[in-house]
Amino acid sequence: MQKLKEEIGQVLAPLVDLDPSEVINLLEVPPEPEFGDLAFPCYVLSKKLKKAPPLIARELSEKLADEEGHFWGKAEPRGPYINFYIAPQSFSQEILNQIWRQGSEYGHTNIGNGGNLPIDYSSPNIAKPFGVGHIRSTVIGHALYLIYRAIGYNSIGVNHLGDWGTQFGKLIVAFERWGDQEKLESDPVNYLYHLYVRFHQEADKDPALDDEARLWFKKLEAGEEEATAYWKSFRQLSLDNYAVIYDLLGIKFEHFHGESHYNEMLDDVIELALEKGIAKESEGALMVDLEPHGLPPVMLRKKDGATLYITRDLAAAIYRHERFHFARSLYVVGAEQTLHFQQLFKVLELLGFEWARNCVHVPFGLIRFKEGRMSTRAGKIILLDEVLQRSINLARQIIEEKNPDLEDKEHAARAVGIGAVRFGDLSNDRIKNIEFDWDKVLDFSGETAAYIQYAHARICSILRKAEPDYRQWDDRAVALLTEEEEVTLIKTLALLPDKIIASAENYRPSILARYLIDVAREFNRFYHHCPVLNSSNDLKHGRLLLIDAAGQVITNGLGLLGIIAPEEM
RNA sequence: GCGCCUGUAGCUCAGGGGAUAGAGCAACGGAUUCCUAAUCCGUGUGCCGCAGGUUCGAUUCCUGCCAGGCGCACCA
Repeated sequence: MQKLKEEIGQVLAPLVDLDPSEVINLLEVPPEPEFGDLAFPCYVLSKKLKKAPPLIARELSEKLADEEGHFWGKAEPRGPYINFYIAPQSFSQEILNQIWRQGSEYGHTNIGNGGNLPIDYSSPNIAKPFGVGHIRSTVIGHALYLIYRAIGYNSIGVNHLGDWGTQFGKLIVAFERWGDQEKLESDPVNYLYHLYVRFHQEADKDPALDDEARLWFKKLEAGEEEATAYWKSFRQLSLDNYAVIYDLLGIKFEHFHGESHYNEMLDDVIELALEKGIAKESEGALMVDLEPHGLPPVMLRKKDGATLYITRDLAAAIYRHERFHFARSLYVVGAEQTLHFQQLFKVLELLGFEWARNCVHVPFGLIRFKEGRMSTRAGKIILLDEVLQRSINLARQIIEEKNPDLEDKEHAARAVGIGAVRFGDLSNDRIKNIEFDWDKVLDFSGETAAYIQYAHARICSILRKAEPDYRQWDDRAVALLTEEEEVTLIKTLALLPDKIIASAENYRPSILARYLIDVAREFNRFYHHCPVLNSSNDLKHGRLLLIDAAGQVITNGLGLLGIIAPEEM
């Protein structure tokens, strides 16, 4: 498609007195297929030429009639537009051959040029169970990690574990008062969660507990022995639990540095802030006034001397820059922390770090219940583990029903079950809140991952039944693909590189997810209109090459969303 | 009170300065001697929250308002 644009730009530019790049920017995709594949709107020329746009379109089309293009067949005026139509055969040969040659690399580019790109994602708070609320950061972040790799960045997965802070004081208080070592060891995370919830219940009645918790955290920061022992134990038990979930999701992080990792750097950060004259004492605490920048003030150090979240985030940001010299640094964190990141980036800027502008907060909406928000403290959450297990179970059940002879049912059930949960989270614009609904989570029809996976399984099924000698490139066979469903499918396949780039630039995996629905839809239309194995030899060969390419696009695309496309399901 | 985000079909959501605003779900009707019917084909639905403004043209951009969500000094 890009080549077609360039071709049109070259030919049209001299006729309208614009740069080819300007022409390319003006080109748009028409709303209906019958209006061609690309259109040039003539409104912009009407002022300059003092003529009505439809007249300009007619005149230009006449001039273009003499021009020959490799990829465009004809140019016709329609109202105020010049509509360009692709030359299907050379276009199909170009696109399918490109997919054929590039295989699993199709769609990838090198825009990033190897630049480092740390992505802070998942980052659960220790002592809290992994609820569905955490899945958004995990799934969106991991998709961006993969997508940025595909456009040539060196993504670095950073799990900024919430393993420090006052919540540890709370947990210690709760464990000291009501804890049971045996229960802790038998089901650590749920038990810590139980203690955490109980703490907040009791603290509502007895605020002194909060003071006690702050005191314990202060001890922890001071390196006091008993507090440190508790912390180590709670932390490790939680990590072991997360490992199971990350394993199930197929996620690995390059860096597992929690907030605690930055403890030694906090003094330097505070010193730097004082040195730059941006921090000052206020009621015993250390503050940065952001009033001149239209933001509320931030606190770097509490009056009891303990540090806060933002202090550790400052240290972490500086650490990441020193270590990676990143091209960009991403934070995939909920939208409720937008203000925090505005403050964080502003303080970095005030500290004199020019790279602060390369730090990007990628926010996303909440997962809510119909009745209101989820709350760890109140114990109103749904565990990710349960969601995944139920989804996998349902997938297994459906496979049992529809494909009882399948060999590796477990592999397919996991791919479909986990894929459904992932896709549900990726397919909508990340900024919007999601209402949690079991019926929606456990629905594998319509615009879902299963729909795309199913198309892929059908492709694999046909390819398995085909003679293996289709596996050679044949320009002549591809030139026979002239049915409407074939051409539309090929045009759709051609869009993958653009979609990956758009997903990355907008930090929106949903663009890629939606596109893959289109690919599957166009394949299904083709499938119902054009027999593959029962076609005559050359046409069969061409169609096999076409569906092979479609399968490749689905595999590559779903892969970038962290979703597996099984060969059978 | 101030700030940020969201408002599109009955429901869930795409789209986004330009040609008649699209999908899925739900409802109804149809397709399987043929490559997996988790599929496909058909039928109906819209003051694109409201009011102004910019523009040749606004559902899209700007301002105000309304509704919902989320934040705003010792949590993360």
